[in-house]
Amino acid sequence: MQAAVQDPVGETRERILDAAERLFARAGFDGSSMRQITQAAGVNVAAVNYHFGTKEELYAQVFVRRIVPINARRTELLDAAELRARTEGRELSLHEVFASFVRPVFEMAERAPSFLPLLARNVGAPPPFMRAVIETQFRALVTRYSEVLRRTSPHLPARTLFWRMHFVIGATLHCASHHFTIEQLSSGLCRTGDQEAMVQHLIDFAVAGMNGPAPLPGPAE
Amino acid sequence: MQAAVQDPVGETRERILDAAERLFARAGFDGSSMRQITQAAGVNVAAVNYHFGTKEELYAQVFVRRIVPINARRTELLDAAELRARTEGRELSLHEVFASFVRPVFEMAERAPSFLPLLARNVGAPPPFMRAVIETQFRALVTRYSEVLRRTSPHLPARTLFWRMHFVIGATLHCASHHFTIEQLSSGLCRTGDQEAMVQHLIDFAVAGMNGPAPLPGPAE
DNA sequence: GTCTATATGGGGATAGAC
DNA sequence: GTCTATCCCCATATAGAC
Repeated sequence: MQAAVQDPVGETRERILDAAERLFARAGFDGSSMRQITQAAGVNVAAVNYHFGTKEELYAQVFVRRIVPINARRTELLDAAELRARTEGRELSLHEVFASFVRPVFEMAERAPSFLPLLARNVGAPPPFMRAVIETQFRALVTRYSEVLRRTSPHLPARTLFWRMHFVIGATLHCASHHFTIEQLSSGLCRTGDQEAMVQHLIDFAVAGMNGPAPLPGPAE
Repeated sequence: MQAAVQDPVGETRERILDAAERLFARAGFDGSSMRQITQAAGVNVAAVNYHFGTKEELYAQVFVRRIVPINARRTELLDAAELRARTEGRELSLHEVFASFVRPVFEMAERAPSFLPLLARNVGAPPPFMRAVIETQFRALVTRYSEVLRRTSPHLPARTLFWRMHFVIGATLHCASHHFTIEQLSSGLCRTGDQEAMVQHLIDFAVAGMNGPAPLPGPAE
């Protein structure tokens, strides 16, 4: 089952999504015009409105197309790890938890490298119309992970646990965006292209950070 | 020494910077127009071009106005901590290092709350013309911190140390942006308005993460 | 489904009076 | 230093032919 050879690769709809993903990742929603997108996709301007209705809907679809399989994969890896732990009669390890959270993001990066900066953008500074989409895509996932973490780290108060989970998210997104600061300011020592090394470092850091001692109860607690 | 009462607060230039900071933080460079900014500032459109030349230059000045004192304060706190450690005949602690890095950001937030999302935007997804500005503002700081960390954490390879430093930066920025996900997805358990608690949690996490064991040397290392 | 042409509005920047 | 008026360009979206 192959696409016709003389056709530009892919259906119109997919070509628009691909081009939009690249441009939105580089320049954001407001910084990318429909004209740029359709030109990069090799389609007509009107095609976007035909297939997606509005520019906002296009942006949302670009995001959803990638985040749905990423979050599904996270759940899948977490399920598998829980099953494995139960079979071996032990508790789930933090390393497994964070591996299931971090890996799918960077697996996706190999197929769709420009999605990562877009993900960082959408969690760090989403256009207002995206908030509902983010909530929909992440609510169940966050609930699931916070329950799992309560079991792996029973010594931590719920609030501390939530904070640390957010710190891990922050660290992950910072890497995910391939940000030039990392390579530039580390003078080439950290190569964001070396995904496997980056993932290993990130998971180790997350485990160590989460395993830190519980905070002393302060006066305001 | 008081400002005249019937005058709108502050000089024109400062009023423009304040309004621009608020709008750029909320909607980014491309998402904020000069017309919106000047209207919010209560000044004429042409005033921006008179005082700043271009919109890009305005954006850069908004950023520089805040980041210069933040980074100066970081250096100041780090100097003070080094002096204290030397006087007491001990090594600088990781806690002191990260406190000097994190605190100034949140101190600034009390005077200029909308700067924080702007900072996150500028490190996570800066407009292209800002890269040179970022490089200028952070190069010396990163060098300084990486030297300090080499002394506090001599068991870590330089590369690991750099990665972990970037993870801390990522976690800090994620909090700094007050991102709605934190409050929303933690169902109100984490309140980003409670700066002191947030800072404490963040520093503890950073220390624990940095203190994690060195990675086993892999095949590709 | 795909195109051309266009409607309609907003953008940044500036000229030149005051 | 500050204003009004305006230049010129580009944006999204749609109408209607093919």
